[in-house]
Amino acid sequence: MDIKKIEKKWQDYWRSHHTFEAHIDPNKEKYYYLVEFPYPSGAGLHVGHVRSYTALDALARKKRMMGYNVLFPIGWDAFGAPTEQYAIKNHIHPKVATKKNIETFKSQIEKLGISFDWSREFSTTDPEYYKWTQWQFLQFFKHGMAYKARKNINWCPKCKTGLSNEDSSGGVCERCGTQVVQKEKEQWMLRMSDYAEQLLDGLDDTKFQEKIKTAQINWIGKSKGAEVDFVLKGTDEKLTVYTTRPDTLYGVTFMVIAPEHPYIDLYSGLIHNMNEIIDYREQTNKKTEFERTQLVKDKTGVKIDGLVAIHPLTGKEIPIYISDYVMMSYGTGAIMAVPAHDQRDFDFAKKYGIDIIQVLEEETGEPHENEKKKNSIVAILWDEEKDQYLTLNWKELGGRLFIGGTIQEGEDALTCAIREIKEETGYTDISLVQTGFKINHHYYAYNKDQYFNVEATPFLFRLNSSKQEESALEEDEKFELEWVDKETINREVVDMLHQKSFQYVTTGGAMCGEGIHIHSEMLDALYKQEAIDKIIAYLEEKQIGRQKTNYKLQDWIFTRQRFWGEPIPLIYCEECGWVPVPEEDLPVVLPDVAEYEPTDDGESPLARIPEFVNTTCPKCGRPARRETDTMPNWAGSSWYWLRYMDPHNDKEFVSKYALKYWGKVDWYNGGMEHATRHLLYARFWNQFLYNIGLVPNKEPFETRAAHGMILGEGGVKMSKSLGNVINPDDIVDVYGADSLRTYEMFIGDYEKEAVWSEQGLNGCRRYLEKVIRLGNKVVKGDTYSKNTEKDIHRTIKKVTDDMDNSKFNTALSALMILLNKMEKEEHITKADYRTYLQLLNPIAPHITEELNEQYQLGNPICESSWPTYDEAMLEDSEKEIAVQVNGKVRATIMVNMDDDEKTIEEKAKTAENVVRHLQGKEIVKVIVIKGKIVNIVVK
RNA sequence: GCCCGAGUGGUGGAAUGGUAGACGCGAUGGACUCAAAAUCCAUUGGUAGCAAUACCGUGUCGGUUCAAGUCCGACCUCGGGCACCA
Repeated sequence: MDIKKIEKKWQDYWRSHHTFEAHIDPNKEKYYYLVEFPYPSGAGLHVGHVRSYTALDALARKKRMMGYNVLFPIGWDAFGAPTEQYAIKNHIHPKVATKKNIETFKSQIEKLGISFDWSREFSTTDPEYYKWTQWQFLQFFKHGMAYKARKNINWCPKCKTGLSNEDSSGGVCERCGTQVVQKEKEQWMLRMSDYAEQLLDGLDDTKFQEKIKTAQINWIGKSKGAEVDFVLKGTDEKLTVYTTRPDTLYGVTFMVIAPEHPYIDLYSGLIHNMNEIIDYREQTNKKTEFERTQLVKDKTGVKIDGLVAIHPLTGKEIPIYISDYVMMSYGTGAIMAVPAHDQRDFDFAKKYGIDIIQVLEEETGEPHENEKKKNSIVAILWDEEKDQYLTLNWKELGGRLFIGGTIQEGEDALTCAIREIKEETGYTDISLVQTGFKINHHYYAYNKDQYFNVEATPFLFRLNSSKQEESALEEDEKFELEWVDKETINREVVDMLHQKSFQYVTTGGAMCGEGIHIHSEMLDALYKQEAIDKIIAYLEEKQIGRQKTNYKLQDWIFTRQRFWGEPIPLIYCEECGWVPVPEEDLPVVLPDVAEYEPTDDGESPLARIPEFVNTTCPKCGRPARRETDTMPNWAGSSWYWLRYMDPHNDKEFVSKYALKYWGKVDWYNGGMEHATRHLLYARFWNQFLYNIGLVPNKEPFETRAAHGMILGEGGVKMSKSLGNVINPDDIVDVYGADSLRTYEMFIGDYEKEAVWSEQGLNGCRRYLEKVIRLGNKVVKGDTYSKNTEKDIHRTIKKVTDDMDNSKFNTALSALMILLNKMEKEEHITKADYRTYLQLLNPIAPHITEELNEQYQLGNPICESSWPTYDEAMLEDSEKEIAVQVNGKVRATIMVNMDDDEKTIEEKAKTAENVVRHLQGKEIVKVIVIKGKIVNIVVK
C-alpha cells in the first residue's frame, strides 16, 4: 500500500465531497469546536500544532458520526511584529510574506487530514475581516469605552519601536539586546477595568478547567480593603491610602508614596529636600517596569522633609517617604506602612531605622475556660561558631524545648530572659541578638493542674564564652542541656510556642500571619475579620475612610506604533476633535507602500505617508488627519470565533441568524500561554458586544481546555538553537499522517507535556500496519464473531467514553488490546472489522477509510454512524476476583455473576493458598465485594 | 512569597478506595532466513528460591480504613502561572 497515495486520495475525496463543510440546519443539534488559530510564522507548523489539531479533529469526526452538525473552522492570526520584522529585513511587503506563510501552513495542515471546514477560512489581515474589527472598535468608541491617555511604554531606541512587557524582559530589547527606556506616548485605551467584576462573575457560566479559571482570577486580581485618609500637617489636604488590612492601622509608623505621586509637585513649596527627591525620581524613571516589579530586599527611598501626615486615630505625626516599591498604577499610589506585619514595610523600616510597632499577636495552642494570664519569655541561646542552639531535653516530661520562664513582678522581659538563662543553664557571658514578636500562647500545666494564657516574648542570645556559673534549678526541673543544630530543632521541637519563637528570632521577617490585636485600643483582643469590620465601620462613621475594592486588571492599551496592524478608524479634526470614520468608508485599508519601517520619534510608520494621513473631516469637511497608530495583535483574535459563523457576510460582522444557531463555542482548545491575556481580552470583547446587544451570549466559550507542550528528546523545549525541532512534514513523508496522528494521541495525557520519541512513533506505525494485516482475516458476516463480540462492545464503550474525556491514549490502548485479541482469531467478520475501523477512524482517518473501501465493508466511514454498544454485553457471566487475607492477595477465584455472597465466601475460604494462610488463625471478619474482591481478616 | 499541577519499572505512561505497573517502547531468549531487516512466539519491578511461594515496592514521614498510588495531615523535589498589588 502506498500510504502517500491513500492519504492524498482521501483528502481529495473529503474536499470534493465537501464532507466537513458545515451548514446551518435547524433540525440538527450543533457543536462548535475551536482551536486557537495559528500565527503563520516563517518557521512553519510545529508538532505541537499537530497535537491539538489532531485531538480536536478526532473529537469533531466522532461528533459528526454521532449525528451532530459540527462547526470546526480554521483561520490565520497574521498581523504582528514577527512578520513585520521579517518583511523589513527581506525588503518585501508584509502582505506578501503573510500570503506565503499562510500557503505553507495550509499545505502542512492539509497533509495531516484535519477535518477543518476550509470554506470558512480567513486571515485577520484580510480587509474584509479587519473592516469588521475596525467597525467593532468604533462601537467601543461610540459607547465611550475608548479614550486617549498618556502612558509610559517600553521603547527600544535601536529598533525604534514600542515593546510589550513580554518583549522587553530583563530590561533589554528581546531582538537587539539594547537597554529599553520608558517613553511617554499618547495611546488609545479600552475601559476593560470597568468589566473586572463582570469578567470575574462570568467565569461561573463557563466550564473552564480549574487552573484556567484560577489564572483568570489571578490576573483580574480582586482585593477587598479600605481607603484611609491621613491629613497632611499644615494643609487642608488628605493623603489617601489603600490597604487590605485596615485593622493594622495602629501599627502604622510611616507612609510611602510612589515617586510619580502628584502631591510631590503640588507641595513642592513645603518640601525642603526637593533636589534629593527629584534625583530619586529620575533614577526610578530609568528603571524599566520590569526592574521595578522585581522583588528586592534592598529597598530604596527618600524621606520627604517638610511633609508630615497625622495618624487619623492616634493623632501622632507620621513621616512620609517616596520609594519605588509603591506603584502609582495600583490603589492610590500611596500606602500606610505597617512594618511589623508587612514584609516590604519591614525591610524598608529596618533600612531606614523606623519604629516597628507590633499590633497583631499570633495565637498558638487551644484557648480554654478559666485560664490564668501571665507574661513569659522564650530564650534561645546560640553558639555562633558551631551554629548550634541550646535546648532543654525534658524527655517524656515535655520533649525538647528552649529556655522558658515567667516574668516576675517589677521585672521586664529582657531581664527575665537573662535571669532564666542563668538559673537554668548557668551561662552568663551572652549578648542579645534579636527580640522576636510576642506570641499569645494557651497551654495546660500538668504539674500545676492549671490552664494558662501567656504573652510570650522570644529572644535570641549569642553565647560569647562558655563561662558557666552554678545553675539554680528547682526540684521539679529535670532536663538535659543539649546543643543541637537547626535540623534537630525543626524535627524535635514540637511545642508550638517554642517552634514559633525559634522561627521569629532566626528568620527575622515581618509577622504576616493572622492573630489577635494588641496595642490597638478599640480593636484589642479582636481577630482579623472582626477588627476589619469594626475599623471600617468606624472610619466610615468619622468620614476618614471607606470600604474599597481594587483590581489589578487595568485598561487595555489598544495602540501600537507599527505598520502591520489594523489601522484605527478615527480622524482628528481641529474643530470637531476625534471623529469616527463613517461606516460606509470602512475598512480603512493599509496603504500599499514600500516604506513601512519605524520612525525615529516613535510615531507609527503610517505617519510618514501623507496620502494616508491627510483626509477631510467626515463631520465638517475641513482638512483633518487620520490616526496613524494601529491595533495590537490581540485585536483580531478577540472576535474571530464569531466571524467563523458567517465568514463571507459583507453586511454585518456576523448575522443574527448564524449567531443564534451556532451560539457559544462549545469546546475551545488552546495553549496555557493564552489562558490569561488572550482569553481575557476575548471574553471582555464578547461581554461588551453582549452588553450593547450584538451577541446573544455573555460568555463566548463553554469549555476551555489546554493541551500540554511537546518537548524534544531529553525533555527540553524544541528550539531552533538546540536544533531539536521536529518538522511535521518530514514525519508525514516517512511515516504517513496517520502514524503521526496516532503517535501524538498515544504519547500520554493530553493535558500534560510529552517528550517526543522516534521509537514511540515507530511503535504506532507498527500498530497501524497490524491493523492493515488484520484485513487478511476478514470473511463474510454482518454480525460480530462470537469469540470477540463482548470485547467489541466493551471497546466501543471504552473508546466512546475515553474520547469524550480527551483520554486519547487509553482509547488507543483499548483498541490495541482488541486488535491483539482479534489477531488470535482465525477469521473476523466484515462487521468486526468495520466497527474496528470506525472506532479508529477519528484518530487515523485515511487508512481506515481505505481499508473500509478495500474490503467493501460499507459506505465511507466519514458518512457512517458511530458504533453503539449493548449494555448487556459488557459483563461476563464469570469473573476472576482476588482473595485477600489481611489485605494481602493470596489467591484468585472464579465466581459467577449470580453467585451470592455466601457462595463466594465459601469459594474464597477453600482456595488453595488461602487455606494455608487461614490455618491456625481465627477469622474475625469476611468482606465480600461482589464482582471485585474478598478480604478475610484473621487474628 | 502566593496560586495551580505532578512525583509510579530501564522508558512513555495505565489504574470509580478493591489483584499496582494495562497498552506502547526498549531489552533478553527463541522461530523464520545463507544472513540481515521485517514478522511471529516467550520472558521482562526488585530480592530469595528448581518451583510452589514469600518478603519488599507508587517522593518522605505519620494517620484514617477490612483494604491506600488513590482519602487526610506534615514535609521534600520538580514543572508551570502570578508577583514589591499595599
